Amino acid sequence: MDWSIQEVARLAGTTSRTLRHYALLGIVEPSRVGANGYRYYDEQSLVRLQRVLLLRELGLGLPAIAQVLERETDAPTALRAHLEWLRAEQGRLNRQIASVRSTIDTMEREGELMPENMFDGFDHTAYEAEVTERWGAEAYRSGDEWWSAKTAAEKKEWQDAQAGLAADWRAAAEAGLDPAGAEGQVLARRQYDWLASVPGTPRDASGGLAREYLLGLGELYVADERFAANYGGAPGAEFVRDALVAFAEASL
Amino acid sequence: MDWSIQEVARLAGTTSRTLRHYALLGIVEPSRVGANGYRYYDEQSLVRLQRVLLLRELGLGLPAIAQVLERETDAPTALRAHLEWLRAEQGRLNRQIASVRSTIDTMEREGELMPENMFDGFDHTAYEAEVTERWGAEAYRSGDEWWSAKTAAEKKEWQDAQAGLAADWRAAAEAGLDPAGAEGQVLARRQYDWLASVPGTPRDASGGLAREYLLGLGELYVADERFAANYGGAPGAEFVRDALVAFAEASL
DNA sequence: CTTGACCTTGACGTGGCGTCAACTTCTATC
DNA sequence: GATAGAAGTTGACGCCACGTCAAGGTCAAG
Repeated sequence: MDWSIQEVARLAGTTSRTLRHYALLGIVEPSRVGANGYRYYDEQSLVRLQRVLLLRELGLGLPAIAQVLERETDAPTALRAHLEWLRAEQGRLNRQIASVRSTIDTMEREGELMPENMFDGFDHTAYEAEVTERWGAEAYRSGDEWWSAKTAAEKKEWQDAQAGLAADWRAAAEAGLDPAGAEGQVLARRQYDWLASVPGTPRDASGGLAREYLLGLGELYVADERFAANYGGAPGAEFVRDALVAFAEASL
Repeated sequence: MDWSIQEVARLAGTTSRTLRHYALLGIVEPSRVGANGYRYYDEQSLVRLQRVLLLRELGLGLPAIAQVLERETDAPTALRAHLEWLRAEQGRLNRQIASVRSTIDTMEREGELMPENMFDGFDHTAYEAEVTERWGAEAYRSGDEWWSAKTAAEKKEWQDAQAGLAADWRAAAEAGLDPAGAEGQVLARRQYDWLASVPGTPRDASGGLAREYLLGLGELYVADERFAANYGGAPGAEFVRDALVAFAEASL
């Protein structure tokens, strides 16, 4: 006693296309194939199909389902692994919803929300590649959250502080001072403290700013003309880098 | 002043592949293309890219983003629509997680959880195609929830009641009684009450079981040999159907 | 014999890129 | 100026679970 593909599809609440797909993947094969190529299913294959559809409704992927059916894995184990992934998705979704809502709010308060100006002192997006590459996604994300959480006014205040520091760097560089000298080291410490005030920046074991991170930023200022512009161009950026290098050697 | 594709990718925290993809879709085009085919981006296109990446992080699709950039839609509107979809996804995920958990529990209590036997008196999965087609997804879902929420013991009890009714139907049919007679009508009312005890079954305006639903089930019993088997095969099923028709005409 | 329902295989589309592949171009070094 | 290596290009497949034509063969009923 068997049924045609269409009958099985209607009984199981699915489509004939799906049944052919499962047959192609070897997940549920027809019990019999007529000389004309027609597929016929018996009760056993129907039960198998029911199991597949059950697991599918729970969101399991077909390869995982195939494994379960082949007894390489038992269902609860597979489902528990699946549950992990579902929870991760849930977290991601919740965060994304929060982001979208706050973005809508911000846009309505401040107009079309230009993305933060790329070179506004500390742009996390621009940093992302470098930061995540060297320090992991976690560091970038917490830094970005910190920055995103600021109000526009707070951001401006922070940027102004940054602009003041940059102006001092420029002045020192243009005065032809020694990066390793007293003035340069004072500025380097201010830069260090300034960077250290940002939560999420990479730290060393004792909680201080990671040495590599500080040096990396120095190189970045030199390598990227847009950052260099903050410090009066290439010569200024080199001055900053050299001062940071000296500072790192002397104090870290 | 412009940058190569690789530089832009690193600055924006994305990849050159993505930039080419966006150029292909016309979402972010390079400001200049060299005679050698190389792409170069200026600050303006960078800003545009920033906006795109911002919206992408929020989960917007590229077509939607393109619309926003072309000013056919403003960002908050697009984001609100997107938020709807995100919430729907969230609901789906939450339900799925609940299902997975309860399935794991059930499996651990009762072994590998054969999917409910397809013909165990009232299989919702087998019904799904018909039920949703005629009565909408809502009816199916609430009926299924009701069934799924039962414990194994409750299910068995319910099935036993069903089996008793079916046995009575068989006896009546085999005795050659008149479907429209007193016996048949008593059984029809029992069947009616039994079906009406299931929350989510289709109702008419006065809250009674929908006439069409009852008649549809009668036809189903006849049309499907597996259901018919419950009532003693085709003759029994026809008896049930006829009794239900008479009952509907007399009492509904 | 026709009609129409049902079956077959084959192949493209979905979303947003990742990832080769095969080839050209630029840049730096010897 | 030869050469290596980094960076650029286009083209095309892969992912995931099917939906959706397309083109044509099969079967039961009238």
